[in-house]
Amino acid sequence: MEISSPQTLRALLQLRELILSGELEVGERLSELPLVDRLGVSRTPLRAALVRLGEEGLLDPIPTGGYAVRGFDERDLYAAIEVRGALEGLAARLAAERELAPADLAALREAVRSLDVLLDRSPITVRNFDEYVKRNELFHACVIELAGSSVLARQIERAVSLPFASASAFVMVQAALPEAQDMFTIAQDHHRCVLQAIEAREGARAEALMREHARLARRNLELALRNQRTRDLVPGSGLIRFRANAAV
Amino acid sequence: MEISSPQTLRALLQLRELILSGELEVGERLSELPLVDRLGVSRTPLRAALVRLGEEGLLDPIPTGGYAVRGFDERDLYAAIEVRGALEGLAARLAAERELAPADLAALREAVRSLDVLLDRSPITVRNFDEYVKRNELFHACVIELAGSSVLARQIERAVSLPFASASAFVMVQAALPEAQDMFTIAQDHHRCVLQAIEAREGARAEALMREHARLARRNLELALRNQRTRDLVPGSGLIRFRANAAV
DNA sequence: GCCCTTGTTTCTGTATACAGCGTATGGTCT
DNA sequence: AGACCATACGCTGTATACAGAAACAAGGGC
Repeated sequence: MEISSPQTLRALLQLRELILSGELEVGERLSELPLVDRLGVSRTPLRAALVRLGEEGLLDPIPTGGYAVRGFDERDLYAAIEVRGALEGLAARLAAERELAPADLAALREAVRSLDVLLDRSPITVRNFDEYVKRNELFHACVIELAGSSVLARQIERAVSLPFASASAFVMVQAALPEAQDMFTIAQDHHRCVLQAIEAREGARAEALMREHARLARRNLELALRNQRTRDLVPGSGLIRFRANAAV
Repeated sequence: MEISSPQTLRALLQLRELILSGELEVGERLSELPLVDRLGVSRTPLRAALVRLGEEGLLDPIPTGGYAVRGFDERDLYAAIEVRGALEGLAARLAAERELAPADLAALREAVRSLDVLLDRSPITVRNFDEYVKRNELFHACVIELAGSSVLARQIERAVSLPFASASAFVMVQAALPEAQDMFTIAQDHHRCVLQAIEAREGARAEALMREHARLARRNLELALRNQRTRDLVPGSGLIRFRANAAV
């Protein structure tokens, strides 16, 4: 999602931050003039950012004009995870079924190995989880790259633009909960097996594995919902209306 | 993709038309001022439309600023079809697995029946295929509706925004080629079986069927590519760079 | 003859002014 | 006291003016 203009970019990043941090109430109409003061950009780039966030799905257009902060519920989270699973599964299958030069796989192998190294060294904690996130996202990026389709890549990019849909959305929860430590082991086994399936050109297996891999996010989410502390670790938790909501 | 403002909407529709009809060369930079004259709107709504078409994937941002008409190749077409299949398959599965009141299925049943009626009456030709398209799209909309997820719905909406990715993209080809007449029968069997699977809450079956259903588009595409006449029937064919391209 | 450089032109990105419309508020009538 | 209407405010959508940068063309140097 290449963006050139500096002001539009500023507005976009700041707005997204404002929304995700929950500083803007869900359902609240985003009036342009107050935001102009707040973000220090003029209306034109601000509006460009609003249009983009609308397309991204973080904002809802209001019938009479303008945008409001979009709210999500639990079912939306599950659906977003399933969507990512379906699309990344497709990517894995296409990667497996495609004609690949042996060298093409090098990056993916390296990504898996780099995760191996990290996991062997020490358990993942809330302090070093960002390094895990980085390498994990590299793995996912490699699979998408191997699928070799810009159309699919863009679609996935869009799917993970929702904060809680990204591949690493719940890694924070995972790191914080002792009972979730096994998830790292399981996830890494998925990574290895996906690589193996792509190498062996087993499309159906690669796809099924990648889908199940996305399912881990769902399991993490379910764990996270059990108590308020971990709930707040979910990205964009301010936008989510949980079913049985403890007092905020 | 609700749009309110009349000028922005005008610009969006006219621009899309201009691009799909091939009046703008692939790779051509879209300069704003000439378009302002051509479309009769000012720069502001025009730019809003450009941003939207960029998000939609019809335009490519140019690093130094502005947009260019995006080109596609055969592999992009196949990928777009697969993406739709994956997402609609997911929708069918969610619909099947979800708690549904019996009345919820009424619309889907009616959609299938309405297609039955149309197909029984007479063969689909280039003259009456638009009625088929309408009812076919209603079927697809019903499945998506039954999945009950706005997140998924938006994602599908985006996937089919590419002209050649929609559920009915190749129906025109189908109607024009005698050897493709069977496809209508097969597609309708898919429709019936998907309905049946959702009724029986057989998620995996619903998903597999819906995917295979999308695969019909691929088969139609392959048929269409065999000769120039049917190639030109493919929506947005002006944007597509075919592999062995006969002289245009 | 070719390449580099410089000046001009045209473009995008940005800011802002204006108009029409929805909305809220306060006053008045019943 | 409640409801309805009128007025005024604020908002979005639109148009346009301006500035900086990139592309292009022409001229001079090597």
